Amino acid sequence: MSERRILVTSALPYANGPIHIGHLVEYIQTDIWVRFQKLRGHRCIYLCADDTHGTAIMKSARQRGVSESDFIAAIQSEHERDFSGFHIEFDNYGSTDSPHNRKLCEQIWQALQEKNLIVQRQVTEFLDATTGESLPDRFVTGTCPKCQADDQYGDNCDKCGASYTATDLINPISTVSGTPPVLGKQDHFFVQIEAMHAFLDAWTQDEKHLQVEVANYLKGHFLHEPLRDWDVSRPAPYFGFPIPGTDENHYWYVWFDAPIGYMASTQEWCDRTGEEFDTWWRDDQTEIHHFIGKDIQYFHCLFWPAMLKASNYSLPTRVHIHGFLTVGGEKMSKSKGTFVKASTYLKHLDPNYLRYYYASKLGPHVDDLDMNLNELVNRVNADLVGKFVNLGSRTAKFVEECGLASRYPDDGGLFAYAAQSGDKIAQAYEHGDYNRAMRLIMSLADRANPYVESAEPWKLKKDPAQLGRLQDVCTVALNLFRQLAIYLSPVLPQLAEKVGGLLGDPLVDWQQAQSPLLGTSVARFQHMLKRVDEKDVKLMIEESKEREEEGTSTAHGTDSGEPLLAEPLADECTIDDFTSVDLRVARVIEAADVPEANKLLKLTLSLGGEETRTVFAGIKKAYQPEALVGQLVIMVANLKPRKMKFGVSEGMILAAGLGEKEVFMLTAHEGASPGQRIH
RNA sequence: GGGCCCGUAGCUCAGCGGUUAGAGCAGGGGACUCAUAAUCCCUUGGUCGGAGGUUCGAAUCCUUCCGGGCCUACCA
Repeated sequence: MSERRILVTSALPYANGPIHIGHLVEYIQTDIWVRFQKLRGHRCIYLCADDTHGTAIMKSARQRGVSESDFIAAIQSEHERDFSGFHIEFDNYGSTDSPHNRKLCEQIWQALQEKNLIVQRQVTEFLDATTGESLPDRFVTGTCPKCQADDQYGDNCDKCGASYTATDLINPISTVSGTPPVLGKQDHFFVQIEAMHAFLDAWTQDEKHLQVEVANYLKGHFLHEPLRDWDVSRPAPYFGFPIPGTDENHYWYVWFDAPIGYMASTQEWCDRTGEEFDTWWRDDQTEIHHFIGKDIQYFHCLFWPAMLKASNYSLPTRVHIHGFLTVGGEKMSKSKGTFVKASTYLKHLDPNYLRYYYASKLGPHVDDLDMNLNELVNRVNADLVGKFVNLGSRTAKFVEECGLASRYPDDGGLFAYAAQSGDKIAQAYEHGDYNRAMRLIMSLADRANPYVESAEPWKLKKDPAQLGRLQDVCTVALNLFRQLAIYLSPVLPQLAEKVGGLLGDPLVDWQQAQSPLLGTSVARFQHMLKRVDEKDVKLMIEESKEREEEGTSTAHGTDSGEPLLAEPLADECTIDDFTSVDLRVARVIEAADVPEANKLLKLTLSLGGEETRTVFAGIKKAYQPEALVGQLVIMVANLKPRKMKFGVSEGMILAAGLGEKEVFMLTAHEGASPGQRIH
């Protein structure tokens, strides 16, 4: 087997939220493939990075009142922690917001310009009125022009399914600031990808590069007609890299610099290891494999090859495309608790379960993967614990004293058969047909357990004359166990390590499955994998539900960002501005309904001593008058009195909320006295 | 509206032109006790979504219908 040089990537996770079990389908799938290649003795590196640019990141950072850099740094460390929690091992994990990436973007941009592929053209689009940034369709909401449903996104309507452009919305609102957006004409830069149509036709229709269904999709949707120019710029302000020569008025659209992040991550790795960048991106002998989800085929199978081709880099050898994760046949749902974050999973369950379960479901096609929690429990317990781990745990202790025999005994051809199966299993891994690989491996385990059963080592150990036979039987069983561990090690590296430890010989090479291990000592058997407890699965689902009720989950808290969006922070004020408002603690001494009014209660507030104020407060729908008497509230005491229909209001009390029944008064904790000022 | 994928035992799937359609799990019966109530043996269970067609022969190829999923709808 000649050594291959293989560069592998997974899609860059967007630095706008936590990793969840849907993401993990891809990272686990890729990690298994990479570990398999390494085990086979190939030169293989696995690269990834956080995807950090774009409007969504700006918005999220702003919502939390932190800089974009701080925001993406915090998310990235969470991502890396989650990945390592699932034994996903990158050779380098970078960020698209890196100097290397910027440099590569500039270089590729220049190459595109030199090939005359870039044009500049005006685009009419919505801009946020307060920041001037351009608004993607998903960042504008309003009333559907067709069915009048409120609160619909700018691309299509959830209610009636109509699609339109954001400018068609009635009463559009920017979700960035909560204000109506303004129409603006902006210069954008476009890549004239049609110039590469013939190349893309040929490249995408080659079965070596893409799955057939993907090639069909691209042909049917895009390549059957002239390709439209690709809009790759956004006007400032934008969190990303400025396009050279535009005085920082234009930035690259996040999808321009994201895939280049694969290269930037490679460059970082090269810097660290002393490798040559061009060996990996400009050498025909190097294979480049991208693993992505079907949602981003378009970028990876059209634009990306075009960019690489135009700038003289190697093209992807293959783009491996997978489907989405569903749970119980449905999309992941926050309210049903099936939108499980990686970190939540790890609190309750062992990562090995998910790695094996996904492996047992993944095939080489774009089909969606349906996760059934009962099935996960069954399969892990039956296959991993019952068949695989059990093989070691039922025989190892019989040979703790004497170790493995020095000559391999007759096993009726079991070892040889499993050794022979290695090629078939390897082929299944190679083609991404993990589910086939798992079936093949488990069928080997199904042959090994009956062997132990019929050899009855537990009887042999009782007869001193049979100790040699006992050692032989266990030598066979443990060698079969070891073969399984080698075959499973791309999926379950942690278990492979434990098996290596048990037998005093680390499992590092696929070929180790070809010859039995003999004459070594056997360590005391230690528990390798706990059975899945259904209760833990339920707890995980419950926790995932609770998170949702508290609001949109984020890296920094679980409260929703909606209130701030609905009412953005006011302009800065000085301490003097603040002190000009005199806030006082007041006790409600009388509270009366105003029958003619819809919203008002008439309150008499005491500021201590003889001082009282009459205040009309719009809290009728939220509070019963009698419940208020005696409470300590906060009032604006120096507010200019205002004549109202029902009398003069001499101040106002403080409350938060959406209005109507959703009104929540501020009260002072007991111990404060009426008349005290709020500082 | 267009496109793609899927529909085989209760569940997850294999088989993709050729002997009476298979596996694992679940169900039923038995055995064993070394092992994480694990394991082993036996066993129930399918007119391969429906209908046409091609063929000596179809779960397997073609057409069509039904059901499910996903992606799109002059946006990427």
